[in-house]
Amino acid sequence: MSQSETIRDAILDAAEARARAAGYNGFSFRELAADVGIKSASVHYHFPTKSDLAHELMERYRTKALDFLGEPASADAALDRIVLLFRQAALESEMCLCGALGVSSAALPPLVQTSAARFSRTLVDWLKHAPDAGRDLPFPPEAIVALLEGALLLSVTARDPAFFERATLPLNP
Amino acid sequence: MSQSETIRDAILDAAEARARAAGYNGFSFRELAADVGIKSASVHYHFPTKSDLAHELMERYRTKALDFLGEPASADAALDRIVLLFRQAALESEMCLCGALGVSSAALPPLVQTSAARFSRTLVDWLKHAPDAGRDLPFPPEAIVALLEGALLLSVTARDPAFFERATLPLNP
DNA sequence: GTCTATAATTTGATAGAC
DNA sequence: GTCTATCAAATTATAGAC
Repeated sequence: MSQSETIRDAILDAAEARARAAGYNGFSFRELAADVGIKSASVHYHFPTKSDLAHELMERYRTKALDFLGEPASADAALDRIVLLFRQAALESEMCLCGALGVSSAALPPLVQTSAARFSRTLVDWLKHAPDAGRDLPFPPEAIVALLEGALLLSVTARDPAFFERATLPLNP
Repeated sequence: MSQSETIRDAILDAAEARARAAGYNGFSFRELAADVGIKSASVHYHFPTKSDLAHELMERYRTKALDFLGEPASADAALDRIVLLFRQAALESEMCLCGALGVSSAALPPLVQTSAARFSRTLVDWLKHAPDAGRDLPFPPEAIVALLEGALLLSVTARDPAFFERATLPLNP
């Protein structure tokens, strides 16, 4: 936790790391509290319920992704950028939060279900609205996002970042 | 549970359904026991620990997949077959067990980590050894499996089976 | 805002009777 | 093989003092 960070942000940072590694049922208020250096009752002060926390976590993750992606000048640039977004995760063997939560969508609180689904839709829409996307993208936006998410999932499953590169070769023409 | 099924198989059936919906931390011995109609102590008789159960579950899932895939006569036939394997899951909004467990690989018992990784490697190898795979497959085997797994993951996340079809269009030339 | 204390429930796992 | 009974630990969440 950096000096100028609020406690809320520090809690979300800890939650993001743990949720990406272990999913919705894989982190607890006590663990987050210990990570941040407070007690679990204080975490509940900032986020009354676990679904509140996960929902806000997912929305923050979506905003951060859009900030990173920016406004691409071309379809090629957009493709490069979104590949980089997933490659960075693969290099650290960290799953995408959307996949980490969405994989158990059926077992999630409704609010979290919705925000996980919104993340993937946001990525597809962002690709779809890149300049000349319809003409210059090598595949439909849905296929590109699915390939990236699947390549990351399997590289995490195999604990082998190199798998990501082999699986995404078709995106480098 | 069908008449000729052993209790072991019935337990594994219940575990498969719950693990695919909610992941490794998303099912309990008590829930499986209730599904099958016995007590949790009896489940422990058949599977001493949870990692024993999940490991055997993952291995059975892999064997069933290989049985379904069979021995394809051509690369085209292999591609059709593996697409069908994932499409069936997508139509029921059921995640692949490998993805459901592997997504939290870092939090899994070592034995389960290994068997989840083995499943995805098995699919890639199966595609790789299809007749004339190197010449006739439209993409590298890693890319095909990643695209299928990612398309399924996002269709489950979005609770929209149609997403799977849009994302896998590049596999239907 | 953070704490102590605790409630109510669930979890994986074991002992021992039958 | 299945059961009852139980344990020790962990879970989400709340009440109320400071």
